[in-house]
Amino acid sequence: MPPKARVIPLKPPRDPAATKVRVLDAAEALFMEHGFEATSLRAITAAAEANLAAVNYHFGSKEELFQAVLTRRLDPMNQARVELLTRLEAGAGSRPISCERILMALLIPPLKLARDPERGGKDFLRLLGRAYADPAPFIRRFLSEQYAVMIARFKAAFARALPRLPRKELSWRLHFIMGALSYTLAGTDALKLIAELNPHESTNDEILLRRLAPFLLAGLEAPLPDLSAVTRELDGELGKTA
Amino acid sequence: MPPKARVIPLKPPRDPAATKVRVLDAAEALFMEHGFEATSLRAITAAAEANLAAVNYHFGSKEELFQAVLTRRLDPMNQARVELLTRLEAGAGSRPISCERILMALLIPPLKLARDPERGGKDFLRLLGRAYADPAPFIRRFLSEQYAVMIARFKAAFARALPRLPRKELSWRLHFIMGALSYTLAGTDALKLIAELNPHESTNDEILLRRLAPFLLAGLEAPLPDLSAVTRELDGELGKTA
DNA sequence: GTAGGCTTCAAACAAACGTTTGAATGACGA
DNA sequence: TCGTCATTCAAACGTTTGTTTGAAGCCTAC
Repeated sequence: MPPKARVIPLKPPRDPAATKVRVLDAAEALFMEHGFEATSLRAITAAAEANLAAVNYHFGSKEELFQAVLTRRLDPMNQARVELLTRLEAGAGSRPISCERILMALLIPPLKLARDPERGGKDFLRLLGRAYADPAPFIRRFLSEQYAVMIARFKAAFARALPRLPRKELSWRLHFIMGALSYTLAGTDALKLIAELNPHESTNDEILLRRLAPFLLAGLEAPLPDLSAVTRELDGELGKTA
Repeated sequence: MPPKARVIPLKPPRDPAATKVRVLDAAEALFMEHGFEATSLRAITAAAEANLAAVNYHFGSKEELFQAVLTRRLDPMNQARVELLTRLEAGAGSRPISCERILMALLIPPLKLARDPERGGKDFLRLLGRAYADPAPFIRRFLSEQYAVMIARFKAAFARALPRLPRKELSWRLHFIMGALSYTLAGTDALKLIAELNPHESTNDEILLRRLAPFLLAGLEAPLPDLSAVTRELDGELGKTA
């Protein structure tokens, strides 16, 4: 009898950084399900079948692990957005490209990410949408760094497509667009505020974005607000209410 | 120097439930700043100058405290929305009221809440926007109960104003509207994704909503998506990207 | 006054947290 | 074969968490 008291080892097949990926996957799933604060390193390492110390060894801290989880999918997604836009612009020559196409370049990469059957998928977008609203400074810093160049790029493109729209108005509308997008991706089946979104469709992000795109496009091209008129209406209602 | 070692007692002027309100106020501020999980009961009671046990005594648990914080402002706000809508409908007689007015009934109460100089104000809306994206089951249950009747009421009103819009499409668009609204109210100065929103305006939620309303209105009244056309466009881009 | 109710308080509870440590493990090159 | 390096591991670190406890305080009503 060979003295193999411990049965197991069985050749872990020479897989460098395997633990790191397993931890990353487990963390993504759990952060998505419970949020950052409510997810413990013990739960993550248990799900990843790794040692508790693995997180601090491979990533340094829980915060850095969270950033790694986000970066792994966010970075390629934003890069894809910019590349898509660049390709559209190149194809259009010197003519400005339509709002609709620019919007597509913004929406398609997250859509593709959502459809990715590989681990993550649309669940990751929920995590992302939640991160948008998180007050933790390290998350905010991280996200604004991640998005800065992409947003600037798209703002410039929209500005060319909508030359009559003041820059400040455009900034606001881009803000609203990112809001509706992230909220929609984050919420979906979570809050059943609007009941009759049937489950088949709500899982189908393709249809979702096909409904979102016209909505956002119309908002983007909306006429400038008649501030004085709105003011009157607003004050009227506010007065009546007060 | 008078021997005022402990300055305080000074007749706490017979104020029943004063502690409860102080705790509520402190909790609101701290939840807003750090989120639910990241805020400890010790921090709350310290800020409220109350005993640690006060929370469990007056509210039962941390979760129930959080719900109490939300209810205190959410309940009147949604009630105001419904009342405003009811008044508009009453004033219009049998004629349908315009989308714009319905939208105003939806947007004005949170605006008023944001302008309220009294404690809370717009900071509370940040807290609310964050709660929307929170995965904790007790928050989700609470919010959907809070919003159910109001949303149903507004959906019916919009359906009358937009008779040609399919109900399902309307549901989606209402979802997008709530998303853009909550995200905008939650984010504002938080994420500096869109940089050039000048500080004067970003503190002025009135102007914010005057920009948001036309955007949402246009989206709401957008033409129905030509699904087949969008499909082709989408698939084209997706193919090129893949 | 004195009983009885809410309310406050200091103290302690067990549990869970993120992080650190120092030794074991295993593979690879000298 | 040995030494070296990166990785894994069990165990413990010191905090901090939400909640509970039982006594003390205080006002009202009898």
